[in-house]
Amino acid sequence: MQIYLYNSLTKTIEPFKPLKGNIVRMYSCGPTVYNYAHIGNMRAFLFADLLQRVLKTIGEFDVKWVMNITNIDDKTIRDSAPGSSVWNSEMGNQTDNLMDNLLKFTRYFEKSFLEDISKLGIRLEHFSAMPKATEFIPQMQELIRKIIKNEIAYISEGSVYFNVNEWRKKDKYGKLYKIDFENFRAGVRIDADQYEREDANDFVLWKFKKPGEPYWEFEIDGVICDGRPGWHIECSAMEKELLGLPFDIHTGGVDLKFPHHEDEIAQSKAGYGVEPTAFWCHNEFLEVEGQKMSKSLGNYFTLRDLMNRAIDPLDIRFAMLSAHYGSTYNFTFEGIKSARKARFRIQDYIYDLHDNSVTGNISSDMIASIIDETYSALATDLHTPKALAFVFTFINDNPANKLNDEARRKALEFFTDLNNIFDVWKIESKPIEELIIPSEIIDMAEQRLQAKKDRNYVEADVLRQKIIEAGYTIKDTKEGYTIEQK
RNA sequence: GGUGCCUUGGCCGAGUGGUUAGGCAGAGGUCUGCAAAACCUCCUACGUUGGUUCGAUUCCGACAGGCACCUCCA
Repeated sequence: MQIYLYNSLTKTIEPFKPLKGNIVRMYSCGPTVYNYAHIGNMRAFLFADLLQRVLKTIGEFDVKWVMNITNIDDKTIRDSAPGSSVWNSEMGNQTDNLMDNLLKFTRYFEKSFLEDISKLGIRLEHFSAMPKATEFIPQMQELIRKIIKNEIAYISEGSVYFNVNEWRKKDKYGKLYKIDFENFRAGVRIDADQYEREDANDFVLWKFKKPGEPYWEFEIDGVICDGRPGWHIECSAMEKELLGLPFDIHTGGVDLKFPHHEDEIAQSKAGYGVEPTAFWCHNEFLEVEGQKMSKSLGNYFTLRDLMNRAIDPLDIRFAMLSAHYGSTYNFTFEGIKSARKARFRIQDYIYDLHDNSVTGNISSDMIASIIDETYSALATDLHTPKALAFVFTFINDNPANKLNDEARRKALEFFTDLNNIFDVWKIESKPIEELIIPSEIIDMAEQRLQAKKDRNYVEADVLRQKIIEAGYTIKDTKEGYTIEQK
């Protein structure tokens, strides 16, 4: 099925087609590994995951998905330095080797990041590569040399800067983000004295080493520029190395449009002569209870925080997929609860589809239309809320026990395929829970059953209340009762 | 100051120039000794204000409110 995506570059929804054959090459801006990822980060990665799954399942493409890991920046340097309060014993021992500290520190948070996204149903085997910035330094240096050679960058006190004004003579700067150069930064404080830039618009490609910072050797035409890469250059170099230019889709959060992605476009074109991609896709932000998530407001949550509150990560996945990636998502605890119930309604339906003991007379005729409606919604800019609405309407109109055998089989095929995208359900028959019920609970249940037989309902209700207070739910059946853990 | 996005019923969240989104919660009902679960039914909104129109939540303008980016924050 034809996939349509909103392209930030053209601000319109466009039909998508891979540049080469049936392979989609996709690059996603990944995390900076200086801390545990928060749920706002998670939304960006879930969006990229959704996109690649829709491309595979509905677009029927092969997807080559690359997500970078930024392990060298101000924060990773700061927090891995000796005396850091963030250092913990699981990272190993700090030494006086700054590079060694940096790598130990970032490896720890990289590992925690991979654990977190795995819990959210992002499958590591779906990535074709997760490159770390520190492993592509030579490629970045090569790109910087090219840009200097093309006279779009200059060296100042050992750092290299991209000359925006020079570049504007050759190409547009402000493709993703409309920039009014007259009023640009008029109301903004500029930390100009931090670097020796010629113009406030210029951005850094390479930073000269400072005391206490790890660095890589770099000599440009006899000038010693030992130091480390700027933030934007890593993506430009790694995507070229791992995907080739131009590739098909670049994803990231809206906040990265400027300056990160804008600078990435300029750098790549100034150095390699090509823009990274023609398709830029950005996800909107997440708010918590209608407010920006921030530590000072006390509404800042990492995935680990939520799991400590006994929230199932798959409910977070489903809740986030219930909103369109292009609109602000309002995270609330009530919303997660609601999402969990909605998710289990579909899960129960899938369980029921496995139950062969009852059969009805609804034929499989309507399966084709639910597939078409749901997939069309997903194919049109990943419209998950609409797709889910179709699914709920379908299960409301077609109870599982009223489908005939063929319809049930086809419905099951549909949900199996759908779960290749959502990945929040189990495609299996309802597991028979081997519950270990404490004997005192069973005793109470037996006593209650007897009380019921004796029509002593007061006693029966007292016993039921005790069972509920002990954390179990008792349901009466014709023959007796069942006990479930709450 | 510049740039962009948003404002839908108790909550979340689609969409449309006139006709049902969907989910959660809530109400009533069937069932049950009563419950629980399940199933059935119901609850009809579109920030304010002008304009266009036979008719606007939907188009245009203004206003109000919220959010984001311009600070190596997804």
